[in-house]
Amino acid sequence: MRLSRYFLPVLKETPSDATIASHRLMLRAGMIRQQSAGIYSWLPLGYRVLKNIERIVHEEQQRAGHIPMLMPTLQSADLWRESGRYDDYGEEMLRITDRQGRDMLYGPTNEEMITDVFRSHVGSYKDLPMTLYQIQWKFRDEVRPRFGVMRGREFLMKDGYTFDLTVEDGLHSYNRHLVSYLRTYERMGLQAIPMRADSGPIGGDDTHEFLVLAETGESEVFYDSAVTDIKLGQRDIAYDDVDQCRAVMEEFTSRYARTDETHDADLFAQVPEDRRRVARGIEVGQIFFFGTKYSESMGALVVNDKGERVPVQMGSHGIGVSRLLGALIEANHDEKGIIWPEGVTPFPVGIVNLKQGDAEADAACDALYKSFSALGLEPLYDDRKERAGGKFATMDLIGLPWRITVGPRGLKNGVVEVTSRRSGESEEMTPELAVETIAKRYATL
RNA sequence: CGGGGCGUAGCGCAGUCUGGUAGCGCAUCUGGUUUGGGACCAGAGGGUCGUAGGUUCGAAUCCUAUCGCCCCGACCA
Repeated sequence: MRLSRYFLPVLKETPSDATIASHRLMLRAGMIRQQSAGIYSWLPLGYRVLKNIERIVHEEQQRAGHIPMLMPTLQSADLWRESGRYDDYGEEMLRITDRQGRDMLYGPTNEEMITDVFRSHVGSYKDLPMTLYQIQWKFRDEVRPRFGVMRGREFLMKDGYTFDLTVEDGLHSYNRHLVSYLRTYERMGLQAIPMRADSGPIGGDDTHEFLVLAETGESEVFYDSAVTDIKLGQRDIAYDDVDQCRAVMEEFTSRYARTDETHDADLFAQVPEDRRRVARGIEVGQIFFFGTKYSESMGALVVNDKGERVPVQMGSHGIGVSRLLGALIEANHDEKGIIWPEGVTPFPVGIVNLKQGDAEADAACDALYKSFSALGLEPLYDDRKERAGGKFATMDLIGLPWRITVGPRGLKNGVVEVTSRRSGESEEMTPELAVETIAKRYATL
């Protein structure tokens, strides 16, 4: 993409509404525009990152054997009356009446609807286990939206639902989700720690929240610092392997790690003192196993191998897709701007032409652009007639992991400059080696 | 939902107390000089001052109502 033809409305000044880094930087980098309290337009740069995160979530869900689908944002109130949540959910649910006077709502979550889909089409244990998921916009009418996309009212969320015949199978689905979530966050360059949590209005006994440690996090968290040393890494996961999934779950959840909702001071005191940590975290996902809570009230029954009709065992699982942008920036920025992890960056590399209009510089930039494009890596090429300082400041602000600086001075010696946004270190090399070096970084993602 | 605050050009703000027909910086556009970390000079465009009533010869400014937004807290993914 040539910057001269792109839509990237960066701001030099900080909008006064934004108080935390991610919100401020998303506005300044021209990623979002607020349209209403807690409701945002996703401008092209923000949209690219959102789509990257969405893609990673899709890939990891399907790797774990989960089936994508899509349900509407608007739901009939009748479904929610069946489960009893229409009255329970409270003012956070946005209620709408259509022209026929029917009660509708903008879905804050989809347990009722998925249960309806399931009960209408699935009747036998032979169809189980089954996991359906979607990535769809949700709405929760927060009393006080804040922190940009981290606590908006409209938000994009992956919500998945598991259906199993037995509790044991349901628990395997739970563990499988936990593992797939670990992998999803790691691919984005984020460490999200599973913590024992409170189930809230979803219900159920087994639930973990995934938290990204950040000073601006909304939740107070208590943990054994040893949990931050555990990584999933490149290990092979067989998602149908009950023992392996359970082992990984235990590995990641056996150390003390809880939010303030479930914090137990006595248990925490047993953690060696030098490893006890009290910090803040941003919740980026949560998994639940709630058994028959919805299947009983809504009649989602399957016939088992003895011919008996039994309520199906269910769980639900969420990843806050739009919120992840905020969490990623909170965890990856400096005073100059965002520092995208390579897994989610809107563009893999930025090309800065220091002398637009200079035949050699232009040609060198065009050649780099073509080389990257041929490798499937689309650069953001700053071909504006701007001064060097302005171009650098823009690149630093939008946080592309790699920058190639092309100017007459270097070209005289046959080199360009490759700069890492994260370390700030620069290295001169030939354009060919620059392409090779950067391409190598993305080859393993 | 309690407490506080703010709505004036795309962004950041002054002007409101003390009424006289709107201004500054950045951004944008034109011309010129510049050009390896947010240049300089000259010029230009852009605002029914959130909205609706009222007071007044005259309202961004005073009064009333209303809408929107932000911050702290409670709440929440």
